[in-house]
Amino acid sequence: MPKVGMEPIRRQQLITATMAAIDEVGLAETTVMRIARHAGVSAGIISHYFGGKDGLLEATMRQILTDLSGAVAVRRHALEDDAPRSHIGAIIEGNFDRTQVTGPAAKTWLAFWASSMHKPMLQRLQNVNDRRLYSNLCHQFRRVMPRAEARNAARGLAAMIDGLWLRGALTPEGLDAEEARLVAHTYLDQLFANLECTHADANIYS
Amino acid sequence: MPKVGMEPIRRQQLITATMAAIDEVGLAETTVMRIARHAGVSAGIISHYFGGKDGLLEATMRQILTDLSGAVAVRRHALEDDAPRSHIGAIIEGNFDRTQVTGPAAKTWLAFWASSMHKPMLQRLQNVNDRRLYSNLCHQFRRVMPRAEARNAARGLAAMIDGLWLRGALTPEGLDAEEARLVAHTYLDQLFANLECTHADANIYS
DNA sequence: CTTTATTGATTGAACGTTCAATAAAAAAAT
DNA sequence: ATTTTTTTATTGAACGTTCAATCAATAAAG
Repeated sequence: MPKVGMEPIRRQQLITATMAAIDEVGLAETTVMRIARHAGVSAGIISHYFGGKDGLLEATMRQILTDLSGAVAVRRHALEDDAPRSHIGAIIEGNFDRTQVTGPAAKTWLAFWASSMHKPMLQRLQNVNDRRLYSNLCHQFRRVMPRAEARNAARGLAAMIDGLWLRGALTPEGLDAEEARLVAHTYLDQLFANLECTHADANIYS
Repeated sequence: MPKVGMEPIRRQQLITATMAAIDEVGLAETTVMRIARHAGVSAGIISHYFGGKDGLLEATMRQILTDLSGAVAVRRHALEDDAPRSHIGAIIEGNFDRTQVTGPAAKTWLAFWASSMHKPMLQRLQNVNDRRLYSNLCHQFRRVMPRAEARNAARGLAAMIDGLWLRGALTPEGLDAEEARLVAHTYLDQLFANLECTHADANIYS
């Protein structure tokens, strides 16, 4: 069956198969044979295209993070207005799309996150993404509040987004994206409502 | 060197050694030999006291969750007043104590969380704990706001707490507990401030 | 006939578990 | 008090399994 130009096809097949395997049995029990079986190829092909199991895992994580960044970027570029609130809303929406919030991608994401604690290469990838999310949020918040408050708001929202994912990945039914979006947007609403409030009225707490 | 009454001592030694090993090299590369070396005993002893590696891992997770519940319970019983805000504050404080927010426990917690996606026993443990955190939060929130809002607030705060842990476990410097507490308390402040605000003033958003 | 694509059996290393052997401590017997 | 027996604690080598990586063989395509 060998035809020319199989490389991009096989690479994508194997990455998809990797996510399917991790979704099925977890990263710990994901073997090259299981991945190969999912993709309908032999085990040896993995070393041929990715240099080994680690290379395939790295490529898989890279794709998940790329998809995520893409989902956010698309929504931000599609905005009609330039209001901070709109940008932050788009970031929330993008983070709860992630190509497929439900299914293999979610569990794979968490598995890699845990794994990246002890694998420098994965940690690097994770860090770049985290920093971008945080600094994007922080930049928008700073347009409507002082630096210190903006930092807290950004940290809080970033943590909430990740936390919703974390909890969603664990529940057997998967993440309820609708509800997660509602919770995050409510938090955002409160931040902005509070802004109005403290202007009109004296601040009670703080 | 055999003395009587070693069982509780060895069990604790091995659980501590397990956390140390996971902190060092991650769950994937934590072998019984490495754990045994940490505890200064032979590998065979693990099967003797825990029936096998899985038994030791389960016992380790159980201890982490027990410590967490304890930290929250202690703070709630030490409260002077019964205000909802005080209870929720105590829950936040307890969740950022966790015996040692920094060090082995944090990484072990995340490793188990990821692992519990595909191990029914660990998943059960995790679920019991999650539900308790959520229902405690929800119960307190319901004392000051309608059901629907209380549910959202509880979900949001629970997600934020977990998200802060998740992000803290990943940064090389470990979780900055001081800052995490600040972010969570700020969220709480905003929820309550907003409550006052909507009473005194017309609600702008919603 | 050369290049590209793929297979699958083989290899070697790593791991968890088992178990016979061992030795200290405690209890019983002398 | 001394010896013997039993119990408890622990070891570490051996075993069987599993897995990732390798590579010679094979076959279609150019």
